[in-house]
Amino acid sequence: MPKERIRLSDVARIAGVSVATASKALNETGRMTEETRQRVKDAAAKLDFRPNAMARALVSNRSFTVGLLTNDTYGRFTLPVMAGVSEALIDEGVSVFLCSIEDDSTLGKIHVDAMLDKRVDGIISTGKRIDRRLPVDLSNLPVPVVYAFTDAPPGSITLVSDDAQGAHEAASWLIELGRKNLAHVTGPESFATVHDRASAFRAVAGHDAKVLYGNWSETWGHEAVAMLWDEGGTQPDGIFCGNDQIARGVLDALRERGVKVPEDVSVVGFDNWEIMAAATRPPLTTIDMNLKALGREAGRLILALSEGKTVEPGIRKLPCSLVVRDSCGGAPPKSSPRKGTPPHGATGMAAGGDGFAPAG
Amino acid sequence: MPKERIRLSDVARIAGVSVATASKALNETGRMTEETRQRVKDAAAKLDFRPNAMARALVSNRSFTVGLLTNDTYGRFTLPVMAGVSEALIDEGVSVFLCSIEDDSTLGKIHVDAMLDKRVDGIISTGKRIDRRLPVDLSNLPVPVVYAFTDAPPGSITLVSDDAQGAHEAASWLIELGRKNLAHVTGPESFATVHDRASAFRAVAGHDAKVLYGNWSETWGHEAVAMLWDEGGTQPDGIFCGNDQIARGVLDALRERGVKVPEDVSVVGFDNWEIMAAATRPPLTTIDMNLKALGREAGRLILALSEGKTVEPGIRKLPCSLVVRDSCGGAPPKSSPRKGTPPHGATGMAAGGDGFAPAG
DNA sequence: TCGGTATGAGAAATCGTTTTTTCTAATTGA
DNA sequence: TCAATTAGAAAAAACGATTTCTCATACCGA
Repeated sequence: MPKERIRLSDVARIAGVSVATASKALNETGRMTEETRQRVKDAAAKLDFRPNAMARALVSNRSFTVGLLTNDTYGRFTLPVMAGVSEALIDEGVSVFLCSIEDDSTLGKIHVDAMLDKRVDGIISTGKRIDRRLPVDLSNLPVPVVYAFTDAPPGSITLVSDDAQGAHEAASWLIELGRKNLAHVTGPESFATVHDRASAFRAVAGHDAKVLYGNWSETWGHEAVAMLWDEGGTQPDGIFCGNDQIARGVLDALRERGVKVPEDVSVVGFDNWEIMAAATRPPLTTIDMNLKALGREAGRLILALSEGKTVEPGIRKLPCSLVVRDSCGGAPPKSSPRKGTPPHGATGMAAGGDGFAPAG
Repeated sequence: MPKERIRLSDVARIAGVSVATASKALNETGRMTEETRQRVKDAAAKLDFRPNAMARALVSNRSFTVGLLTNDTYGRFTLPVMAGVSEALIDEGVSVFLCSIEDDSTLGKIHVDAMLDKRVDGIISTGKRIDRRLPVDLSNLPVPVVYAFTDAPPGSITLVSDDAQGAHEAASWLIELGRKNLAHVTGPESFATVHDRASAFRAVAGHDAKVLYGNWSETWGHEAVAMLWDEGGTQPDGIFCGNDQIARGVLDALRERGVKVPEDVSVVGFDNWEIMAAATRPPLTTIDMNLKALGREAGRLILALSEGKTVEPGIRKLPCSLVVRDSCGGAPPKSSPRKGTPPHGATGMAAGGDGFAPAG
């Protein structure tokens, strides 16, 4: 089972050259006859030679390895980011260590030290909450660090989703569909994103539009509907929810009281959490934060940094996009919104190019 | 920022010894005065020396790195397994490469090759379905392989959850609570686990107990209730569902038709998918597959194998455990079932020791 | 024909450890 | 007292690549 591994010296011997020449031949460096180069390549191919990354790392001082640090144990947010990172790096031969540290700073230090020992070329820090930091200090590390979907110290390189823009999309969509009376049912005020979204929502829906703060649960969605419908005042015909779970609660509550969706009321969610958004009745139109694209960009950045390129520090905001299902009615216009499923797979960048706008 | 890394030679110089001696001092090998050893340790501590894992790996032929391969991109099953693996290995200084390959065999080969290049000490293969294999050939690899929560070729080392035992737990629990008339609403017959669970269920509930096959969705849970209630025949007073989503559909449907849970009917789910099980009304009593424990065991096994120990091939089944919430009524007895939340954190092993029973 | 310059390829140094071998001095035994 | 051990530590080899030096040989112009 454990078959002998082929070394470069084996290739060299078969090709009848020195290891030095063999190395140069395979790396397209050095000078030699094209015939010699080809002979080495043939030998390497025949033997199925693959260079020992340890040896290569030792001399080149690059391990072709990066670490992804997260406290999002059950991975709603981390996994799409991870998928993007991995996708951006695998073609360069870079592999990703995933380290889940919960919220344990001791564990965090252990994992960071382990990564450093393994001479990762860079570390990407990510989390489950955009306005909180991991309980580890990543400043003054001997490797570059990129923060993705998490809060970061000033002067660092950060990627986040553009919550305000996402909220803008959602509210505008409701308006476009002819809804006049919008409400926003969202999470706790202690979340920074909750404020960002609420402001963006009000900028579109009107400054006296109702915003209800609660927690992130379905139950809260239920309660919010009860408040909106039973407490008098004009009832909304469009509801923008802070996440898909709340939206689900809202939809269930509306159905229970016989309010028709999307005929009477349109509902938009946030997160495009496939498993939730597709299971609601009707399927939920929602905002996708394009976390996979965010991960891809994080991968590209850490790669550039590890190659010694310099990257402008600051916060880069990645646009969210609207995913249209059935909870709003209306058909997607030809422009921005995407129809139906594509959750994390598509590029989902609204603007051309890489779609990032440096900011704050 | 990129501070100079300390080498062993620095430590040696400070301690006034040769690198050979320094190495031996830190590794508790070789012969020397205790005073010398201590002097080296002090120097290492003072300089905060951490050995270069690449160099170490090169000479020792162990990278202290393992790969986790999965096709479960959005990680319901993989993440708990990963958490367990990581937990079992971090104390040994072993880090984990996570490679998500979707169902793309080309991508799979690329990732496996990348891991092999990096000289991983072993590979753990896992997936989203216990009776399917990843689209990559892991036989004849130069490193050990452990299969966890996935199908595997004959003669390999495999860890799976004991679905039959889990189903047995669920059905027995319903019987213990005095339910007489059980039904099982589960997934497609094409899943091997569906059969295993159905058989175990019937062994407890009676061989003519109703089993309804469908898909894994909430919608199917709704439909199944309609079938059970509207098609005549005696209505069940206990329903065991194939997963938590189905259970959720069942609970919603029962509530909609005014059937009281748990007063009139008890419902048990499967998976203990926290986010789902806790959001149902009432919160769902369900079966936990103890995937984190499974991951831990996979980690231990791959570690043993990478240290050259031999491990008996075969399928090892890990017991599931009942997590009691409110959807069945009744109080948990003092023995096996766990009350309330602890989803993946607790050890969850029913039997003592490592709780594994080698099997077929 | 001779000095100077490409050219192709091998020799050797290097990366930072671990491990084996060698060396020196001290201790032991007869 | 002198060889034989032995303890302690240094020197050197190894791991498997990359990269820098070095060295023939061929080619060029004068």
